[in-house]
Amino acid sequence: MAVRLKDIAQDLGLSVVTVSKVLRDHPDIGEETRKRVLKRAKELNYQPNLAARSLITGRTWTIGLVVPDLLHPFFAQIAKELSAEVRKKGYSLFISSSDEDPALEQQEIAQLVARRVDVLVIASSQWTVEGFRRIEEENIPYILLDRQFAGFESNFVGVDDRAVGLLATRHLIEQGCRRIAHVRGPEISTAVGRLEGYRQALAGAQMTPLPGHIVSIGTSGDHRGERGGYEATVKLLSSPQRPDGIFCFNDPVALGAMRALLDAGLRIPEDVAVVGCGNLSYSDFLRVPLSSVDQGSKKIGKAAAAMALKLAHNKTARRPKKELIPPHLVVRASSLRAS
Amino acid sequence: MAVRLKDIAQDLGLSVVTVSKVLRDHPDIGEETRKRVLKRAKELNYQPNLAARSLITGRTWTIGLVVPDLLHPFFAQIAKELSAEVRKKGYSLFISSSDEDPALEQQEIAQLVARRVDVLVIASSQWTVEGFRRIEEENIPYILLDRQFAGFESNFVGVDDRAVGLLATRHLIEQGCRRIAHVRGPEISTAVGRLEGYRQALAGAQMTPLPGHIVSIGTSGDHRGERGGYEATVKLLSSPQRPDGIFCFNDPVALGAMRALLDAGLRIPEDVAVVGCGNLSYSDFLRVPLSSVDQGSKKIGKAAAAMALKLAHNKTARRPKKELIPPHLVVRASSLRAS
DNA sequence: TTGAAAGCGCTACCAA
DNA sequence: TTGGTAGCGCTTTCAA
Repeated sequence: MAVRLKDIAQDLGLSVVTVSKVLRDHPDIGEETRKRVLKRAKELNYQPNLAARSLITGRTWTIGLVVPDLLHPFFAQIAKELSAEVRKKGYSLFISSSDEDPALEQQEIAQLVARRVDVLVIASSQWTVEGFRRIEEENIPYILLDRQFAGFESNFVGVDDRAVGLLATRHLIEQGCRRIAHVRGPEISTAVGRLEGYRQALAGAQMTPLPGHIVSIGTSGDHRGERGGYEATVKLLSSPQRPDGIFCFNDPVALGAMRALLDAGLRIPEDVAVVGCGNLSYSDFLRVPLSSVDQGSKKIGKAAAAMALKLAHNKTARRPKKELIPPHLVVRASSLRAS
Repeated sequence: MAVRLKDIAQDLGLSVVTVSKVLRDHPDIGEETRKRVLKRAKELNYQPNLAARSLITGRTWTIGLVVPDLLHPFFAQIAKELSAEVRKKGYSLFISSSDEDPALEQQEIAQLVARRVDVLVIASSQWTVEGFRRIEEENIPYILLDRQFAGFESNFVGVDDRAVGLLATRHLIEQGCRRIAHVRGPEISTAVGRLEGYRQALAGAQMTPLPGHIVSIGTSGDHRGERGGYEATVKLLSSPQRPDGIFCFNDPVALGAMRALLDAGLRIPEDVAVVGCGNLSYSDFLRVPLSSVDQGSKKIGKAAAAMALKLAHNKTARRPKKELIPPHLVVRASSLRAS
């Protein structure tokens, strides 16, 4: 059914090799021949069989992306950007969503490894780095996205999480908050980094977190996000010294926090100011528009694409490279106190 | 580097064919041999070279998905669901985002066709059906998603858009609205269907749209979504008979509409009730929680996956099949009037 | 139950 | 400048 090199070669009385060379812009081909081949190829709408090509070259011109949740705008944005960037260079992108399940993630990675993708980009939900060693064994270059692992050397692209915590907390301090709490995320690098930034900002202003002012959202799926933020904030409100500012691990958590505050009859930002992270769309349309630290997901996507393309071409392994994207703060009503 | 059938065969003193048969669960293989092969394959962590397999079988075990915008939660949800469902059957999903650009979409489709994906799933931004004929020429089965084309026979999975318009408009009528306007979308099947449903609901209540009560959002990228909704609503408000209910093409448009209403000093829903479509996340946290028609994107994803898998297996072309998912209304404050 | 031979469509290598 | 030969890793067919 499909047109092959052989068909073109026979039509033109040439060898398969010659046709192949023309179509790959090989230099030593006569001008006349080249034109005839190109013409016929276009007429027949020739498409090379990529499977056959891969079999020889060992390259598939595909890149694999694994994210915890494609529905999350942060990852969707990255996926979109990555797909667009690599497409320009002739790569196609496999995307899969692991649902924050480490076991499922492993399966997906295994499948992509079996497909011999040229590069793997992973926003991982793992607790250990065992799985990555497997990828290394297969000699497939990979990039960790967003989340990294302490003491583990690897290519990495993500936001500077410490800077996220710093930006958010300094802003709350500047707005006059004096009892700033933090609703932190689970034990992954992003949450740890943001917590560090929070502490550092407080220290810089000769402050320390008050007792009970660092609470964690639950770890079960249900308790993540909005509900986790709600429950954590209820806890915060029962602490002896009520916070007057809260930096939340991310925006869904911040939404939950705001709901808890409003339910408790408190005003935002007059009684308690709130800052989230992620800068999700429609933040402007919320009951109280939410201040948030933007992670620059577009930039992360572009940076990951550039790194992936580089890795795809340099087959020789080199030193892992880390790229930290600087975040920026978007101030809205939830933290803007009249000064 | 990678383990091949040959390696296992040599290790065990068997032929490549025998090993191949074991690993594909071929029946006529001795129990003893089978066990030895499976054991060794596991030890070596054997992964078949899918390119080689495709070369012979003509199947790639890949499916291609093209959407206008991966960032849109509706499409992200579908992509996520589709990826998860087909993965279970051993397929991987190529995803690309066309940015609502018909030319770009054509390029992406061409790339996926060149990769010989087994099935193509497309939420198209085209104005014509020319591009699809090309896919048919290549004998690749495809499914249109969300948007279809009048008078063009093809596989289709999407929401019942007429039902969307009916549900939303009937609800507004039940809430006591008597001057119901519609902010419609561009000239694609979804917008046309919703408009029809709107008209039908009004007709069913012996009502007709008042003059100037059907306005369209702009077509340029900038005017889509929120901004388009804002400007369209400003126009609506200047019409001689001010509407007391608005059914908006989708949720971003509805957000714009609500902003315009609030800016004009009107109350929602007391003065004007609003219903959108899409039921985007966080609708509950908006300044005025937005009533919206849910398109059942999860169901659409599952249905598309089921259809794609069926097409991948039935290589014989059959009659195109259309699958309409019934929508449902989620009522929130923006349309709930005290009765 | 096992395996030898052929070949999928293409590219790498080397000879003409 | 052109092309013959070999072979990528696998499956299909058919004979032993």
